[in-house]
Amino acid sequence: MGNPNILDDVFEKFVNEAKLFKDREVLRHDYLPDKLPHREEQIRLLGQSVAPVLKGSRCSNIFIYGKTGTGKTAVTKFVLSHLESKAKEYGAPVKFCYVNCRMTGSEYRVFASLSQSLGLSIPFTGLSVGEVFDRFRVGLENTRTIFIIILDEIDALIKERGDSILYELTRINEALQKSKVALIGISNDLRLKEFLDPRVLSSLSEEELVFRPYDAAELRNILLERSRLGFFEGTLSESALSICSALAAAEHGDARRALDLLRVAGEVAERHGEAKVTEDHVREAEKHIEHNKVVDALKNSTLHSKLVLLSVYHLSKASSNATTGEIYDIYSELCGETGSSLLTQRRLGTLINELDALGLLNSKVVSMGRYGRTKKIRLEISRSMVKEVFSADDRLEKLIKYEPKLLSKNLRTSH
DNA sequence: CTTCCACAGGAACCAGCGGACC
DNA sequence: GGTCCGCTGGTTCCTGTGGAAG
Repeated sequence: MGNPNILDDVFEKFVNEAKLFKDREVLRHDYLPDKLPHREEQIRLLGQSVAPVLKGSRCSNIFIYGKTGTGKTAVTKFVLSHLESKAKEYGAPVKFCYVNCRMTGSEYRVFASLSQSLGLSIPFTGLSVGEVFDRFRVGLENTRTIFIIILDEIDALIKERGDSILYELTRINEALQKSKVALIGISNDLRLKEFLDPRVLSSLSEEELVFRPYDAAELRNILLERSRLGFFEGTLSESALSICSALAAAEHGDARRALDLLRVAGEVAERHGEAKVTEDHVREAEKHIEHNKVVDALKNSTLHSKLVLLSVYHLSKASSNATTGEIYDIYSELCGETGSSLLTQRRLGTLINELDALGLLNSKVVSMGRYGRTKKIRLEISRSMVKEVFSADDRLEKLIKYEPKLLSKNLRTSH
């Protein structure tokens, strides 16, 4: 089993044959390069908005919109890190705090991490939100700075918890004398405005910045720029580069996806021990990424979510679309098979929405007139992928082969 | 035009948990 | 040690609704 020679071999091979990557880190989407192609305009605008803090006055609140992978986070971090060094130079009292709302997840935790960035220690639970907010306000007042708060992926928080945090934060300046707060909100969802209280909206979007998706040519430039840093010369074929940008451009111009694709393609080529990354490696990388997405998503989901996915899988044999009711029937049967207690249909609805958000299912509400109103649900990933992933789990593999009894009976629901 | 299906999805609530405060 | 708190993951009850059928 534990023969060290095998490993020696693997490592040896890796070190000797890893002639593709100059610097793998550069190709990660969270890497911050010192040049952001095709975003000069946004950098300039954001820079202008934020510049007043160098003279000690509060800058406007700024709202940034744009889809995933359009460079919002990168531009913001880029501008602020430059601002930070300038501020040091001029001795301007400025502090930043970057909070990713999706990771942070709740009002309490947002205030907690804001407080922590001021050096306050806040227990991770146990206090009331109001108490944390008060401590934050007092702590901030004592620091005597302009505090710039960046709330990334703010839409995630607002849709779940409402806009009360924003309301508090936009009003906090009224209670402060020695310090000031400026907000930068970053949203992936352009419709976020609709969810906001008009008072919050007006104070939050004193300035607005919109990030358009990259087109294929721009993505290509970005990839080219990065690949110069990340790959050795001549190890990346033209066609590989083009197909990466084309694939990502087709998916709403997502630079993040393009970079992931390129990096994984490089890893695939490396594993095959090849000297050049080709188009085929990109194709394989695409599959690889999807597979990982599914495995990751399922790893963190409950038994019931998995059963729901399996139900859709079984139903997809009969037709590509399933309805909530059908899924609930099959799901109930699978629950009986595993001997687990079943959840309500209400709950199932939210589980379906969660799987939709993860990109494993695709659901759409449709009306069928006299025959009611329901969600049409189909698999977003290939059936073979589901089969592959579930077969790896010995507790669930028998369910993939299981033939639901209701399935044959349900032929009557044809239109 | 009305009816009526098969749900969607909001609101209120609950239990169990880990934890702070006094 | 009692009280308060937030979060998770559920339940129950409820009102709302697009559009084909009648």
